[in-house]
Amino acid sequence: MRQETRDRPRIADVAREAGVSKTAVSFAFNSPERLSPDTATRIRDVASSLGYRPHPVARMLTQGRTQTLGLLTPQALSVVFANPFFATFSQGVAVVAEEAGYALLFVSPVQGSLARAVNRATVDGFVALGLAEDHPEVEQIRRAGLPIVMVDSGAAFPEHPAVDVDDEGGARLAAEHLLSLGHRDFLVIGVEPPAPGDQAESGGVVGRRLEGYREALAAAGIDLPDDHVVVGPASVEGGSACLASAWENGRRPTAILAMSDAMAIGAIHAARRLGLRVPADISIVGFDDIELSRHVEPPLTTVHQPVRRKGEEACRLLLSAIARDSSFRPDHRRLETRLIVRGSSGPAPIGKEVAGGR
Amino acid sequence: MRQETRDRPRIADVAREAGVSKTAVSFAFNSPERLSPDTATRIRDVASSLGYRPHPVARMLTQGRTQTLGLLTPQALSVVFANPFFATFSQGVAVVAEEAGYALLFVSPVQGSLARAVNRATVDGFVALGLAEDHPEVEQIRRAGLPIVMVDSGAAFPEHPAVDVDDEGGARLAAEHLLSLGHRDFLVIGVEPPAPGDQAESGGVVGRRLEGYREALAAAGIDLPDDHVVVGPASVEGGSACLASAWENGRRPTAILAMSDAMAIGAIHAARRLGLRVPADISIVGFDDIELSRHVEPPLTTVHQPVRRKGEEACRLLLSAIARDSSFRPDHRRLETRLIVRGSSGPAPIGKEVAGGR
DNA sequence: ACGTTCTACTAAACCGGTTTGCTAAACCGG
DNA sequence: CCGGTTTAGCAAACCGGTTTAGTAGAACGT
Repeated sequence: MRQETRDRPRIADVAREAGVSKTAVSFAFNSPERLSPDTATRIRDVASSLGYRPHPVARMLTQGRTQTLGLLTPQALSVVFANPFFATFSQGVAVVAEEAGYALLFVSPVQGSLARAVNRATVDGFVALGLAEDHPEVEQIRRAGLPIVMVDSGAAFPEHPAVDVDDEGGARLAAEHLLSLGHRDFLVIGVEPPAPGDQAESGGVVGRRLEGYREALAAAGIDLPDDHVVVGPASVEGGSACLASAWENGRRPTAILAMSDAMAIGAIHAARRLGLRVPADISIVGFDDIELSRHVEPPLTTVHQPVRRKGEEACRLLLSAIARDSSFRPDHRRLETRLIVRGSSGPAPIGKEVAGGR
Repeated sequence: MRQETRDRPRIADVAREAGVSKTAVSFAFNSPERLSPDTATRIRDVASSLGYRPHPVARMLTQGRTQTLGLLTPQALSVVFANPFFATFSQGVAVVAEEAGYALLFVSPVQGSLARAVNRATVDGFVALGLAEDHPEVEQIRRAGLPIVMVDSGAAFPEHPAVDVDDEGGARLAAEHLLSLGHRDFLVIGVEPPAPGDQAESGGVVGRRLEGYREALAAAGIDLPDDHVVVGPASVEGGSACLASAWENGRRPTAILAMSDAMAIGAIHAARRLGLRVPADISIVGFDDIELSRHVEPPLTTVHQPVRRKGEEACRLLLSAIARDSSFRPDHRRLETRLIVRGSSGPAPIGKEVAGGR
């Protein structure tokens, strides 16, 4: 209140100084054609000599729109920005938003409350990333009359536009790839929720990928017992720890299905420390296809998902929901995944398993 | 205006429904102690049954603060989010902002105009990244009475709080390291401004690093002719291209000083394609120490800068500038850099240069 | 010369809240 | 039972703009 208003000139100051009404000043900025050319310029001159600029908040209030899009994440920004996946997604959203003249506000829990953050947020609509199931915030946003696009939320919220990725299919591709290389003994490395009880967020994605793995293995007559699935934090270190602890518990897989590239890379490191060659002794397949994966040694075989396009599509959906003021048919979009074979996967070692698949 | 207001209940609706004044409703939310306990709860009940939430913009207007911090970048968000450096920096800013209950707004040029974006931005202050020299926006912000913290702007803007990093010193360390390994023939790979004419932004950083390289080399009696400095886009591909083209032009350095890790990694790839072993035939040192550098083969020797802490410090400075409403002594902070020796640097190949340095 | 249209501008209402200043009733001590 | 304090709540002003509904005067047509 203070810093802001202390010296900042108001529209009334400009009006007085220029000897016109507030209305005239407003016109000079917003619809100059309603003023005589020289009055308009004179007003603008006075304004700029006073250092006046229309107060953006006041403007928002009267115009009823903020020209800002909210990017909603159930996790704290500290964890969100640690995730390269997120940066790429944001990039997609940002490109489209920017082009349409919208600014981007990151909305994450304020003092633990996502609801409070949503209430504070001055935006024209939300893109919600990884908000699963019946998060009450979604209903809250709907009641506020703001459009919201769900990303990676599975089939939840049919009444809102949504963008998803074929996680299940991607997982199936990864598993089938390893099966076709003759692998029969698998370890799945999964992403554990950042905070306990928070399973909602990534829960959907993790569940869908696991489902995909299971399906493909089942089709080959392979069962995946629970102790062949380990979880840890979605980081390089987390991936290392997962493989290391599984190894200690006596697991001796020839192939690893990791639900995140970071974890897969961690697993490569751990394997090396265990004296295993990748892929000669053990094959590792990741998920997401982050930039890093192309550059590690060996380059990571992984399931590519169009992360950036996901952001772009979500933003486009949101913009069109904002444009049509009536709620129109909610558009659900599902993007494809595909397998990228690089160097971290190879034939199952002979002697442990015969190279059999197909 | 429409979607927003159509069905959304206003404070007056709640007041009418509850049979009280607007004031009472406002009190029920903001200073319940001024109401009798049962009136307060009754009002809140009515409010929530109507699905009322105070309009955040109206609230901003009366309170004069937005509880939002702006992160100002002269580049488009699409290029900004492509940069891992930026994600880490944002993380630092976000952690501190979040803890203080502030949201984060990304402010980048709207239709090419940073000034317009700044005007639109409803924030309590700005952290400006890489805004060099006398960008007119800075003056504009100052006149609006908003605090701004400059990051990576060198000595420009002494009247504003600022956070910098010892780029020059870091560059010197990198060069000295290679000198001590006996290298005498250098190639510097620099970052070229994303858009021509935009040199302002990274210009400062690039200049300071180059200065550091030059100083260290000069101290060893080595001159760095202009054709031993090549520039390209700050990406892996850019780095590859730089080395490749320098090689074509007949340069045969034994050591490469790259101003960004991404470019250094690109240079490693290019070197390999040229049939050179790293570091046996050629040593490569990067700058920034991004996550990726630890994981490439060979692991990259680089100059570490505390990127995340940079973000944290900047945000803290901004918060304290917002808190004290009077402009107080602008705090300038300079963070240290340090050399991280990994596998991409080694003794100069014998025969080309004797291992000489000390 | 007179009614009509246009031009250039204004006063007041409005957006949706918060805050100030005030009042009526309840409470309280003597 | 009475003056003074406290409590609970209200009306109106305000934040800083935009927009609506007019109005005075000039230009225009006949």
